[in-house]
Amino acid sequence: MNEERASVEIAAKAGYHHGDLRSQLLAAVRQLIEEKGSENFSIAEAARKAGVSSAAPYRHFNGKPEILKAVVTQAMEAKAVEMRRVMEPYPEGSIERINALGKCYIDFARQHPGMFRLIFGITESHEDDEILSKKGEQVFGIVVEAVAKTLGISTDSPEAKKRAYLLWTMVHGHSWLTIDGKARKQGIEFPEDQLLAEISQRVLG
Amino acid sequence: MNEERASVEIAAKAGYHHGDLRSQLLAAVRQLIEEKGSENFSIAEAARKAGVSSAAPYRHFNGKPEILKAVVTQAMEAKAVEMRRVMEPYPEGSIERINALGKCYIDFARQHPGMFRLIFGITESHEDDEILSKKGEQVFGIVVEAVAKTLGISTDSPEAKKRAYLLWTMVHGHSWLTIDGKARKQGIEFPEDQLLAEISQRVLG
DNA sequence: AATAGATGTAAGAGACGTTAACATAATTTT
DNA sequence: AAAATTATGTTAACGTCTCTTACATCTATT
Repeated sequence: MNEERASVEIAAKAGYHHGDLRSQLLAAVRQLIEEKGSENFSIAEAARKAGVSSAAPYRHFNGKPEILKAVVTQAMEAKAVEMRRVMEPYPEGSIERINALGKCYIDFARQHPGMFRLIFGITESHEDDEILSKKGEQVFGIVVEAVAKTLGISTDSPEAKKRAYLLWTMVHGHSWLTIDGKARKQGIEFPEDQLLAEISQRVLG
Repeated sequence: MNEERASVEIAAKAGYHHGDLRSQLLAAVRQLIEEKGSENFSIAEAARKAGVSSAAPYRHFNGKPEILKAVVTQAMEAKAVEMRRVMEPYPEGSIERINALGKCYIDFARQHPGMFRLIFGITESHEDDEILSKKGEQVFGIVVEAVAKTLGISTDSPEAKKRAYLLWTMVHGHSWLTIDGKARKQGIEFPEDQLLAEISQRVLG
């Protein structure tokens, strides 16, 4: 997640025309998504930000959807990596591991609400995209594995999948409601750690 | 200004230029949202569908966001009405009532995925809109009340809110994952009725 | 009937996505 | 090293979108 290139100048090798346009475009898009919201940003502005003409992006991508797909793919990778990282400190099969996973998922949504919205908004037009599906499976796979270990059952068992899915629905739902401000507006105010603990206890206990 | 214009459904009077443009625009938008997806439709096309120029909508709305807000408000009203309707047959305080509510929520998402996406996508730019917040509270209020009745506690108690919120997160999350096709793709295949029953049992039991 | 307000149209500004025609930098082939 | 090729930019332009302005017309009120 902390892969940000501090300055545009450094990144641009300035050797080839631009040198690093592809990744800088993705970075610009990432930034604009959070600044302007996942629906109100333009490729044209990302190009401006990268210091190129509005037609330049089309030398690297076949269109806006493909650019978004690339950004989303990056983000999902980062998310999967982060999830693996945060659960590491806790022993295999422990409930703390599950809770850390949930917290990581929700933190991602809170820290990158525009990206979160894009990830699950983009599904609308890329429902059958292989790459995105793969990334999604990876994330879910992490949860299934942790759940299976906690319950002491096989990763392949339907029960593990079911429990993992139940966890996922709650964490995913809470993530949405959080970035939508619904939780706050409905006067839900108990601490999130407690909420997560209650969720995992109810689903796995 | 009273924008309610009571009972718009009296059909186009056809006396005045168009007569019923406002509500027909909303209908056209509703249709386009499902046809083209919640992000790929235009007011211009809705105007075409209604048989007017692309400038006409701006006599009735102050811009695209306001149109979307109107459409979303309508939809949330309809959803609240529907939720009250489906739980009616079941006795107050019964778990069946809770399950019917959940099923209704998910059915709405499945039947109007574009609208569902719009409702929770629009929050991005209307987070502090009073009207939308009110509608949201209405829906949540229905759940809180049913939960409180089931648990035999006061509607105002934090516990009722908490349990209702837990239910909401799961149902909301499952709705999202369903329209995103994630459940299907992850090989989650147990029947939804069973899933809902398990959710309510775990949260309220 | 006269007037004012409501509701439509046409024309157009400004932004965007995208493509086409063209220019030059970098790489590969000869 | 020169030539050919490929990669990556630019400018100009098309069609579409949102939204505004100027104007026309319909309806209701006085």
